[in-house]
Amino acid sequence: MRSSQYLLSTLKENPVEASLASHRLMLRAGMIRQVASGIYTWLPTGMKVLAKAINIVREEMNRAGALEIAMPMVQPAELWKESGRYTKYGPELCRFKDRKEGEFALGPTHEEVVTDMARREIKSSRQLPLCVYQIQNKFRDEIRPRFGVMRGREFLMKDAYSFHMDHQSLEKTYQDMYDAYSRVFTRMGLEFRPVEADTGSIGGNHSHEFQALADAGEDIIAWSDGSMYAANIEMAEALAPSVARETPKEAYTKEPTPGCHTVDEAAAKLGLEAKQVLKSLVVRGEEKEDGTHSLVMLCLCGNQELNEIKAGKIQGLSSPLEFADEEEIRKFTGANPGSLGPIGFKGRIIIDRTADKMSNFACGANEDGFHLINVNWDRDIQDYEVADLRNVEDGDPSPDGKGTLHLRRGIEVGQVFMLGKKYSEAMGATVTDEKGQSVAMEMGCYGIGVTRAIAAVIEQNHDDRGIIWPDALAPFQVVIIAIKPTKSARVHDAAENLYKELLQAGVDVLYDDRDERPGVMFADAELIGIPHIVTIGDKGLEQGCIEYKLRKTGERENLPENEAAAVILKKLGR
RNA sequence: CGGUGAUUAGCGCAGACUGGUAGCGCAUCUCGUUCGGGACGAGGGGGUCGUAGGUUCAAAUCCUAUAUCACCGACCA
Repeated sequence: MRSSQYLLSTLKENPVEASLASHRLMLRAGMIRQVASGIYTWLPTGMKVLAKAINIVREEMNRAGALEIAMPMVQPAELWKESGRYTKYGPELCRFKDRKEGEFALGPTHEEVVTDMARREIKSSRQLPLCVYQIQNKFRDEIRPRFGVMRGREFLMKDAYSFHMDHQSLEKTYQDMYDAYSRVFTRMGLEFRPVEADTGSIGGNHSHEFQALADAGEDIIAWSDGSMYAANIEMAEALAPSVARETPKEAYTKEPTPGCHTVDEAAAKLGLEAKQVLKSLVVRGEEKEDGTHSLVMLCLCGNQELNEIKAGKIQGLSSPLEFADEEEIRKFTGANPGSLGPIGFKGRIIIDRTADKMSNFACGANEDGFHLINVNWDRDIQDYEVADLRNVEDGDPSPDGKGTLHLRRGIEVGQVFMLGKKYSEAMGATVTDEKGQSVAMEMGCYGIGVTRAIAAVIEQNHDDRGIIWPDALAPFQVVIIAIKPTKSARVHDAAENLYKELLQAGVDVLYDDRDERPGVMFADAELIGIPHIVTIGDKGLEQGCIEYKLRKTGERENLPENEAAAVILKKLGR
């Protein structure tokens, strides 16, 4: 491709709304342009990268034995009502009516449509297992799209679905997909970790996320330095500390703590550390017939954080977990949030494993402006349950007993689920087994956020000059920069010759033939992130040389003019 | 959905308080000089000032409504 016939669309200045490096660079490099909130056009440079990413995904899915299909983006509401998700999915599902008042939705995911397909097409257990996939735009009406394509509303996703006679077969395909995902992200040049994950609103019972490591990530993952253990912090189990409680001191007493609403304020007033103060949170339990909720108190060590995912899974608690509002709390306890505690709380009390080891601690008195000190479990509070309620922290022991946990931020670029029979049962996707019985199929589903993965690659591979693409995703493998070819026939001829040679060899090469000053061309080449930069100018040609520079390291090399094409091909691994 | 802020040329911004012929930098076009890391000079083109009402002799500017966007939070495969 010649630059003069291409749409480079690079920006010299930083777009003001883009705070994240990948977002900023995708705009500056002329990859994407925003059309509406969370909705983007992909310009030629972006599209070339996207096409290469799609190709990697497609090759690895095909290699893993999945079959490519295409399902509609517009889906009848009927199917969503069948699975029960039409009401459950919430406003993220974009609903609309056609001219005949028929109800439809834009597909945010395709479990319903694929299960409908399966129940029509799969008639015999001999057709199983079956794994199908598609690469298609999804639409989710996110509350707050941000960071460019990292969290867009319309985005490209590879979604795969598998169908099985039994759980054992599902496990095999799950592992095949897991392995395929590892190959995909490795080929994309991502530094990533597969981690144990929550299943969220997709449902199911076993799941891994593939997290690209990046400080800009929205997720936090916990990993062990002594084993392969890694999990999303939503899932990572916090073990009970192995210390014993201290013996209780004198009976508890009430202390005034006026104006103290947070653990830190109360601790400071009482002359204690935050970890000696109990954090008491009131959440909603089950909904009662009159629409109100029973209230449950969750107690944590004052310096630790509640994990809402874990709490939401406890029997009898609202799921997803809802906090009680201030009015409910006042009505039930007689005090405002900030002065709550387990003593005198007339409801279910669940305490965290670490809080269970506290002794002679302080907690709210259920009376505004007062805390209690020297409180002890069992002696002062008898009726409580112990559960894992908190987020793990850096330095916690690994749940598998090997090593210590550390925290890192990650970008979720893929997730694999074992769905079980959730959709097949709801929608009657059954096959006949060898005993002649009709049984619902086991299902798995597997997603890759293709556009998000590209943003993650940039997040991991850039410097202050621009993007540094791995060869596999680069919009062009090589760029030829000719220094003033209009002034030097020798430069012009050398550049044209090399361009033609590389084209003939099938290399994806950009020949910057614009009549620009060299600095402009160097800056664009580095901003766009082309891995191999070739400069042809009189200065080099006088020595019979063509100059080569590797974008990633900045390492330079002079190539003899007549061997240049061959050396470059070798660098590309040909 | 709450909080904050923004909307003036393709991009980044000034002008608004104090109403009176719409400006700057970058980009773009033309000409010239330059020419190995985002050149310089001269000249040109491009904007119903988000939209709709209102006040006024006169509105980018004041008032009202509304839309869109961004950031923070809550939310979320």
